[in-house]
Amino acid sequence: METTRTSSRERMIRAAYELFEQRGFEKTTVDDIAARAGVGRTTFFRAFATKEDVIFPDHDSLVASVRERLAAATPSAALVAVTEAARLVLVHYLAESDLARARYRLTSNVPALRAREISGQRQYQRTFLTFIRTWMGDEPGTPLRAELMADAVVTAHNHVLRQWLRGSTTTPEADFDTAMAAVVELFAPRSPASDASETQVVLLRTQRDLDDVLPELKRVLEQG
Amino acid sequence: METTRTSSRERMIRAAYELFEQRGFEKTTVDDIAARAGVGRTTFFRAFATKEDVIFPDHDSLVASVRERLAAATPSAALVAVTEAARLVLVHYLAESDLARARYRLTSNVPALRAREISGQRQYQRTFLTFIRTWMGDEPGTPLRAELMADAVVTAHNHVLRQWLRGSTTTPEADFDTAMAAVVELFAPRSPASDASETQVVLLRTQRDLDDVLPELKRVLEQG
DNA sequence: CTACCTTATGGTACTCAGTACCATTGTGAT
DNA sequence: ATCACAATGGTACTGAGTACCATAAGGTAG
Repeated sequence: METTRTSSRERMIRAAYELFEQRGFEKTTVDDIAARAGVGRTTFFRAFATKEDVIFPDHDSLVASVRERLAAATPSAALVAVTEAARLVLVHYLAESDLARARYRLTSNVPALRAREISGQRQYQRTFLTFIRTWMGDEPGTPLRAELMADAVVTAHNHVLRQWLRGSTTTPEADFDTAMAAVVELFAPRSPASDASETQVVLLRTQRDLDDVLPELKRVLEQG
Repeated sequence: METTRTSSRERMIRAAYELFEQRGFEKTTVDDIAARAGVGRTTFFRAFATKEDVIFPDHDSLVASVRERLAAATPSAALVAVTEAARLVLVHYLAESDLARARYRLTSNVPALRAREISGQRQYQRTFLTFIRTWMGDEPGTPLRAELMADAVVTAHNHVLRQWLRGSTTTPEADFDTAMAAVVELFAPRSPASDASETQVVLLRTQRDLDDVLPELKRVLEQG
């Protein structure tokens, strides 16, 4: 019965996409989808928890494959693992092509679907985060840094994917490489202070008066 | 009638929080909330579009104030504006204290509310993004960089806020300063190997305008 | 072949969020 | 007093999601 189940599921997905694009998401009821797929309403909700979920059919499996890829990583190759895990998602969407573009059209126009997509992306972020967290230690400052990095990976991926979905690029994988390179470079350790030729001062303050701060600033600058 | 409207709204918010914490979000119906607040069901949906929205009562106004703060920014003080705009949100939550913690408890346990919160955060990200985009030019590579930066600002804010909500820190504003400093430093231009004696100063301040401060700063630097 | 078990499925009935519409009340201005 | 207007409450409806039960299909052990 595996074949029947898969085929039912596929039919429901196809029916949903067609109806959503024709009548719009809100104007389409679950009954409509089920009827067009030739199944009962109950069957729909067994396959998809919500009406929105039918738009992201293999989201869970994708997240799972990312998690597996990360789990299989050597600590020394952590950055490679992150990149390759993210690429996994990208190539999946590239393979879907038409379906991915249809989904993009829908999520662009339907707030409910957009919201769903965003919380889906958050799952990727969480997945990367837990990996990056354990990879980095937990010295002070790193928890935030890990979060920033996890965000950056997901954002970079989405950025490239979105450009491809819009038709703004025909070389998404190459773009992905450069985007990920930018991310990695962003988090690469700064050139050490041992190099005396340069000085960077980052000063963030609110309450204290400027005259209060200037001596400190001057002192720091003189060190460099 | 302004007083009555506000008071109705406040009562509904209070009633909702109480009921959600007692019975849980799903077990509480909108009728329950309306009844406890002493209003009709219709009144509830006039004040809040969805049952989830009552948990984030001043979200829209907060986003608006962020947008206004950013709109009032001088290009030269863009980083200051971003920091201060984010701080606006932080201090709002700090002032709410108990309510913010109750909200945190709810969003931590109720997936629907968590999802709502996330798409709310996305609105902040969008707001910062459009500002940062126009601030940076559109040379190749900057669109992604702008996205990364907008994400980083929101994430840094959330990171600090979350730690305060958990009770992990008692100095959230100071933590916010260092977190934002980390973000700014992350995106600070790399020191090119070309210029041997280079100095970068990033100064972020709240009260006075940066243009006000710059001459003084310049004078000090030349002295040092 | 039969009894049995599992699995996918369909149907029915229910709760409740959200919408549309209409009636009422209170308040201020003229 | 009357008119205008904003806020409110009530009623009825659609549709998502849940719970429960009944049935059919297929496989397996006896």
